[in-house]
Amino acid sequence: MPKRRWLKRDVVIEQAAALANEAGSVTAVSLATLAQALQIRPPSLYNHVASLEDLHRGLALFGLRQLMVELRQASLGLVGREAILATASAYRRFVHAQPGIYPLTVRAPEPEETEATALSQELVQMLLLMMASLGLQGDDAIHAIRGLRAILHGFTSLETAAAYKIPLDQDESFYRLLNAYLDGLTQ
Amino acid sequence: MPKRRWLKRDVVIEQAAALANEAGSVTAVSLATLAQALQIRPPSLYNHVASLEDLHRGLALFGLRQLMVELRQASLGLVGREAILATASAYRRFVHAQPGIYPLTVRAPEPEETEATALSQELVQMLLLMMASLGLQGDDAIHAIRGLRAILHGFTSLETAAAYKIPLDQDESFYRLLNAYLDGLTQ
DNA sequence: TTGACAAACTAATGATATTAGTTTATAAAC
DNA sequence: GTTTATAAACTAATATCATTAGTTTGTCAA
Repeated sequence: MPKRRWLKRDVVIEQAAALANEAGSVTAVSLATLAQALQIRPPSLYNHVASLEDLHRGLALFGLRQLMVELRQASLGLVGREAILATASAYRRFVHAQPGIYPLTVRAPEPEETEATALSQELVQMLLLMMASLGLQGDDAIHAIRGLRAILHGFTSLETAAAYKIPLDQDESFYRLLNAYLDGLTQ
Repeated sequence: MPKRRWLKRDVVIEQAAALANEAGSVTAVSLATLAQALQIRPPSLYNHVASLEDLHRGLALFGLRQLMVELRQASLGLVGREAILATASAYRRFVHAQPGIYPLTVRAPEPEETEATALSQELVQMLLLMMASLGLQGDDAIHAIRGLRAILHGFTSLETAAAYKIPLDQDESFYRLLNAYLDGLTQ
């Protein structure tokens, strides 16, 4: 019964993310279940996170980091519509792979969450560049980005909520939606 | 200290909806706060709802009913793009007016929730009709509906989550998104 | 070897949903 | 009008939750 000392915030958050993704929702991870998975007692978690809310903040950052890794990789070397479609696919893949923590990445970070804020800004910059390569600038580009994010978040959320019940290929629906929007934007 | 007997399930759910919408989230309504608002003790609520989950089911149906009232009214007598734009505006207005219960209306109802299922189907039928008046039928229409719902849910959710931080008119973003999509669909 | 501290622990608190068992107001039947 | 059945309130109690306070102990650096 040793008092292990190897536990780091990162390990705690990683484990929490694993539990959340297995269950498909953050609500499934309580301090009790998380502590059990880490083989410690619930109060000991407070050595690594300040509160349940702080754990969620940590999960959001953890998710945002991974999301951006995937999006950067997906868009590497691509421009215009090709870049946007590849990024959109990667976004959707991320939501499917990490259904538990994805919703946390959506909430706007507080100003003091500097890394999360930076990642959010990077995402906007990345999309702005793609819109520019489609010929959109200034306010047009901002409106276009808002629309794209609405599409990505909306489609993947409804998918996850099992709201599309008709047996018709969802990949196809996704690409049609994106292409229709991009056609409409650029015509 | 009378044992009042006027309390009905509808009243309980109405009060719960009011609390949820005031706070902007269902998570704000516990059986304790709800009981307090109704001036009864928490266990007494079990005379009207089977559980917290059942209360949420009730709230979802309550919301879905109102949403459909608004959408029917908004689209009355309109066809094609005009009908879709009016319906979309009404949808967005509903989300703004009822931020607490809107998210519950998104989850797909279980088959035994007959009225909720019927309302869901009515929504699909309504949108199918509009798509038909745009010239879309069959699978094309289904894909188009999925896209539209993704847009409506995605845009309003991101708005509510305060994810659009740049000071640029959100009405404008919404209409540009819809029009771009509809342009892309019908070209 | 020692001493400081991070990280674990136990114990306790207040909020939560929920169940069991009890009382009582009210509406219908007599 | 009195009786009675029951819906709807109640009290009491339980298990689980996040959280705080105070205590112990392993480990690393001096």
